[in-house]
Amino acid sequence: MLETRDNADNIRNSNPMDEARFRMRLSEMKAALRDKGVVITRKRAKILEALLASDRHPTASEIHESVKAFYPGTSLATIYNTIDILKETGQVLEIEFSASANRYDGRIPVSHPHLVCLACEKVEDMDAAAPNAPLDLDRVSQATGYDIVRLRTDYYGTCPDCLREPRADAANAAERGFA
Amino acid sequence: MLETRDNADNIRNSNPMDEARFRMRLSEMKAALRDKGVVITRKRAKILEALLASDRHPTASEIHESVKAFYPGTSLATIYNTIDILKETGQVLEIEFSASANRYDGRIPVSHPHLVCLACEKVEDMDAAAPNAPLDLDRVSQATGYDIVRLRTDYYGTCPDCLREPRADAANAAERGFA
DNA sequence: AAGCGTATTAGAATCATTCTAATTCGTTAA
DNA sequence: TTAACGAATTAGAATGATTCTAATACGCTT
Repeated sequence: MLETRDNADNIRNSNPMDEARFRMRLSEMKAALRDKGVVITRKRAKILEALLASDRHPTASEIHESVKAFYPGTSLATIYNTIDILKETGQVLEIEFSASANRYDGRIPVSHPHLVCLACEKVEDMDAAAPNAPLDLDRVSQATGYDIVRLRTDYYGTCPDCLREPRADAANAAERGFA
Repeated sequence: MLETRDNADNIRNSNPMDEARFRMRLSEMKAALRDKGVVITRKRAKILEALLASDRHPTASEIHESVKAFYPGTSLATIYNTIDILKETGQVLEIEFSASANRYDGRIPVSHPHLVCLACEKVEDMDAAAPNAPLDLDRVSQATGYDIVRLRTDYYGTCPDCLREPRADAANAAERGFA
């Protein structure tokens, strides 16, 4: 019943994105924007890349920082504008937090479970292949009379890194009620 | 395969709280506060009652309004203070939103699924008996190496009422990206 | 090279929540 | 009954993410 370390690593943090997948998602996103009549400027392209570049589920201001490395004059408003368009086209998943900045998932823009560390605030994907099967949207729609369009399934706790070496900040973040 | 209307109502909005359960939860909450050395003032008692009185998962300012009906001078800070203590003692579940106010569940203060209407912003409990079985916390802890302490499972969509008679506000709220 | 519509900008505005410092309340002990 | 102390409460300021606004810049098309 006990899992090995390897096993655990296998289930969380599941998808190191290879070059091919990166390019494929990037084209998808661009296509979706173009279909909307939106022009893909250089800044917008960088925003899309920033969304795909790390598995960290970046915040708007983290994206802002990456883009500014290439185009220093870029404003935060542009990041938010572009994210809005991506949301409208279903090309990004917004993971909302009230006590800290929202995070964005451009790699897998549809409902899937996350692991949220209350100490270091990181958000990891949980492998969809893990035996976690919340009801699918159609079944819930039928059962409830709602028209369900998405699902949020997030597990909150302390990640293995923070369990091993708790930081000064860690307790702090948890106490502030981050979730 | 199609559900009847009654069936749907049965699954959502599951727990009209009777007098007995109300009083029991209220004592539980008070006991938890007292154990912490916190004194149950009249205002705090009203806050607890407001948390249990409706199945609407009230916001801090909705609670504020109810309490002010009895104690007009009450400040919002007091509501937040008391909610904080309740969170520390595990006596309330905070349902976070970034685009609107957080909502609080004092009736069932542990992880359970919700239905969130993107149009009218209501949050209903989904009957835990519905065949929705996300992994339990222990299993996820073992599988991931995290110390998982809570789970968020929320379904987002449009509720039957809003599907039937869409309001002026409704589209608006959805567009604002409420979630 | 002109004109037009979209993209972008800086900064102001918003809103929930938290913080701060002062005041009031409740309880206990004289 | 009162003094005194700590906890509860307060009004209002501060914070921080996000959204809005109105002006400017950019990139196409002709």
